[in-house]
Amino acid sequence: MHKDMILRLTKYYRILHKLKTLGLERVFANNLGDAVGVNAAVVRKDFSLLNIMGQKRGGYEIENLITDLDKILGKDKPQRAVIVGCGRIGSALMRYSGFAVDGIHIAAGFDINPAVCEDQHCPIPIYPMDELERFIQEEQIRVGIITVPEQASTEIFNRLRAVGIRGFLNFTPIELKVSRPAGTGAPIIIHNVNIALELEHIFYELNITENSEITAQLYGS
Amino acid sequence: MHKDMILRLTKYYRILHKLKTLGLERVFANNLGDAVGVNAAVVRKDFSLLNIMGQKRGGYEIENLITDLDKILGKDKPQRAVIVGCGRIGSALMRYSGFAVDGIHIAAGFDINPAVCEDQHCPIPIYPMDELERFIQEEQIRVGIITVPEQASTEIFNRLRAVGIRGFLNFTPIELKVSRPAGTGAPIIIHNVNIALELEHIFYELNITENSEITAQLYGS
DNA sequence: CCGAATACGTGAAAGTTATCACATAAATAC
DNA sequence: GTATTTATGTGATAACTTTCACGTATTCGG
Repeated sequence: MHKDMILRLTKYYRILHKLKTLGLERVFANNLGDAVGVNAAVVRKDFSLLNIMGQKRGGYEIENLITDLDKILGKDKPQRAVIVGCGRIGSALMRYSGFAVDGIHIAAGFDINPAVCEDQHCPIPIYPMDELERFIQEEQIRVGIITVPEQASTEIFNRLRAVGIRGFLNFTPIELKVSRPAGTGAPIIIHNVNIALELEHIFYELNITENSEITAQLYGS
Repeated sequence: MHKDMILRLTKYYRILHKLKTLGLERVFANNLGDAVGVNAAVVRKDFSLLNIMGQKRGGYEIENLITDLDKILGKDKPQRAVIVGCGRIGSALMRYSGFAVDGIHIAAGFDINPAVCEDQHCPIPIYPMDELERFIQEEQIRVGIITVPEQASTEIFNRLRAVGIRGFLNFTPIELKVSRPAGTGAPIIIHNVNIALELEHIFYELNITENSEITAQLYGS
């Protein structure tokens, strides 16, 4: 499947909501293309593949488009997740207000350190680690955010998998992955967010644009 | 150019350091491929394109490989960045210990709120916003991490650009981008990290594997 | 009611990236 | 010293994505 298409869909979705609040009713492939940074043909093709049809001249109706994307993106169901590891990053995510606007709800946080469980005015409960399995099963959570220290990552990953978590957002520098080949059993979705890696990437790109030796090597001698 | 190659290089680089600390001296394309999750041929081709040669049977010498990647990834120069916006996420990043091991140094943080500037035992100084330009110019910083609220993102982006920042790591949900076409003047590198988007992506993928209607639409009727 | 303009829908072409497969060199075994 | 094994190096191939380009339906003007 078109790997980046899902990402584009979520971006369209956001733009559409913003356009809607501005009072617009229709949107053209060119508008969405500009906003997301892709060619208009990509937008049309994306929708075409999803059997989303516009009007031959009037573009796409924002309201309908949002409804369709709601269904495709799974927004009609509750989108709940837990955060495991309430250190710096975990705590910051728990208090991040951006999730709510996207319909994502952090159901709870977990940490080995009971001190953080006593947290001041945090609206989301933080439980000790031994309640992890019970909570996830009772609440039927399927997505987990891993913000534990590096050395604990695979252990937490396995615990979460064992209790039915199937979607992972991993902030540890360890690249989590499933060993068995895709297609066997229920699929596991893992996204690794590695901030240091992103920064390195940026430094590299800056470096390459200034270093003609390397540039020559890469962009054709 | 091979878009994902840079990302792979940084991943190789990490693995290599870990293998080195374990006492290994050589590594095979298959090792790196397994660790990074790609085919061994990709690894060989990556190195081949960079004119990095191994031994015909003995694999690659880790020490040499690291040295080569050091140069290619720009690790021989100091990798310094500033953080603009010291809220939840910004503060968490400032105290993140993972940067140091990758040779990245956060030179300073900036915030409109003087209160956070009085921060307790934070090893990195936090300055008020009006010192932004002076500091960046004096210290010759070229990479900025934007962790301000959404509505301030483009303003900060422009200020940073004006003062010579050329690499951006953007954590606001606004997708920053340069208007003028690539190739004009010094290139600007922007990486957008959108955590909510990543989560949405996961929910979508989980959804699609359970929703046969949509699956059928996408994976061939 | 007809022609011009517009923007979608989509098959085909172009471009890009990953995979395969085999020649090649080095080390090991006998 | 020769045969065998191993893992690289790379041209060719395959798979995938994006872009192009043109047919088509719809709206608007007169």
